Amino acid sequence: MADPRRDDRAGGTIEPIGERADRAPLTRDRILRSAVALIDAEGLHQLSMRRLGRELGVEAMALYRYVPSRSDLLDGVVETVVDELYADPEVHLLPQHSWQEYVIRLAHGVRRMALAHPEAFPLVATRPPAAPWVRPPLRSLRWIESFLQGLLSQGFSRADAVHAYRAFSSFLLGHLLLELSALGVDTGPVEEEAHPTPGVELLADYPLLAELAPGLAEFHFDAEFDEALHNLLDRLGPGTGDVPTD
Amino acid sequence: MADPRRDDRAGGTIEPIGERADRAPLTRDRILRSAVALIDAEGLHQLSMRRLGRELGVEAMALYRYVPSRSDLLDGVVETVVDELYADPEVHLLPQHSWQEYVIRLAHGVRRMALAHPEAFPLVATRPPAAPWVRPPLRSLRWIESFLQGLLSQGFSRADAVHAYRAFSSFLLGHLLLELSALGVDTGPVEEEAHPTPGVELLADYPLLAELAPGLAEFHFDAEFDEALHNLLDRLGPGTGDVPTD
DNA sequence: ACCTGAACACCGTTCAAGT
DNA sequence: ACCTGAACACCGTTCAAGT
Repeated sequence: MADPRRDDRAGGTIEPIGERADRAPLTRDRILRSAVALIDAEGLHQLSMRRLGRELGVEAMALYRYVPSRSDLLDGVVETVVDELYADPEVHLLPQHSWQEYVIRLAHGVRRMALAHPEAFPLVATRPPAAPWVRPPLRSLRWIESFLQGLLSQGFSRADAVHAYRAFSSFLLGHLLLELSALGVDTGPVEEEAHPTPGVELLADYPLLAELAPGLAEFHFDAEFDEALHNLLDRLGPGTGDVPTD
Repeated sequence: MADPRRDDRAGGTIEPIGERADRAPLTRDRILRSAVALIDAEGLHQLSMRRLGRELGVEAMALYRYVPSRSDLLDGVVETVVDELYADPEVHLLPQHSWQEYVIRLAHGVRRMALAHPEAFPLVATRPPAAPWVRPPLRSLRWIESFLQGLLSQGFSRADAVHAYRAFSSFLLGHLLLELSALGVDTGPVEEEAHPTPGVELLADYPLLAELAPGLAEFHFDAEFDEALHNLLDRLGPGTGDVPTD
């Protein structure tokens, strides 16, 4: 709403009318945010350097000043999404009360993150981690550190804490990828149309499936997630470690 | 070792020397087997229509007579890999003794399949299933049918069998993807070099991680897999279902 | 019937050149 | 300093044309 007459004097360098409003300077952060937004809006398969450049009003080549490669871009997207966990008021960096409450809050936070970015979460779950012992989806060193620290502060031995980290990771990975898969998200290396025909005609040869299909089709992901999470909590805890860590 | 003199008579149609030995006629099955071999040998990211054509001594366009699209090719790869389960002598289509033994054999069979095709398994785990209630990695209708049938034959109610199918799926998905991820397989949508620097220098800010890194780096996937599998078996079984399926 | 050549609309990435 | 144009070596896919 700036008064246009301010630049009306002869010879004044007038802001070109055709210029895009989002002509903010290019930064790595702006690029990553734009990439996440593009993935959320149009799916991972729409994210190309050229398309992202277009989204930012710039040629693709300009991005290379801030992002060394497409692969680095994807790593940055993962980091950006995972960092949202720090902003989740329901999730605490360290236990406030019991370790169970801490783990439950963290699990639900990661699930919210997955459901908020269903097209990006597969990247969080599957990009090669920085080190082999970093296990998705809790893949930032800072989170791993505070997860382990948090359990130690609640009386876990080092071995028990490591064991819990492993079990918690595979619990989250399995449940969340299955949930997204059922939502029709392509969690895999290539993008494609969603579920084709539910295949009622294919069920002719499978009488039991034909009978159970309605029950199988009912989703109870909330309940399943909480049930499995509580089963997990029951078998973790101080003094339950049985896998050596030396 | 065939005697070459058999075709030495004048005027005989001699096999052109320059012809490739693998000049077998193109078929869908040959294409799919070649695709699996290429993925196993060079990674998923090397599988392109053009590269696969070259592998088969043919132009990429020729493949389209047998495979409607690259996406269909990937679905075919998944099917080809999953079908290996039928050829695994350790895995039975239906329980021979207890349901526990049946599930254990099946779980280890799927794990062998994942480890035999580490670069292809992510496709098995993550390609959008034919119907939303088909849960990877046990994703063929025939396997789902016999899994459910097998549990019913061992006294499971329909609800318990469905519950077991869901829990078994997320167990396999979580554990096997984590195991492959630790092996440095890119389980995700883009191919890349393996683990970069193990990041010892990055650990400066994370004293607990620095201390526990050696323990974290120790892999006990066999033990972890079996431990989690037995925990799963303990909470399944007839009469334990608590998620409605109607 | 089966395969190819040429073409189209894309990719990621580089580098010299423009401002 | 920051961005672009042109170029290179790729993609998936189509279609008319060759044999």
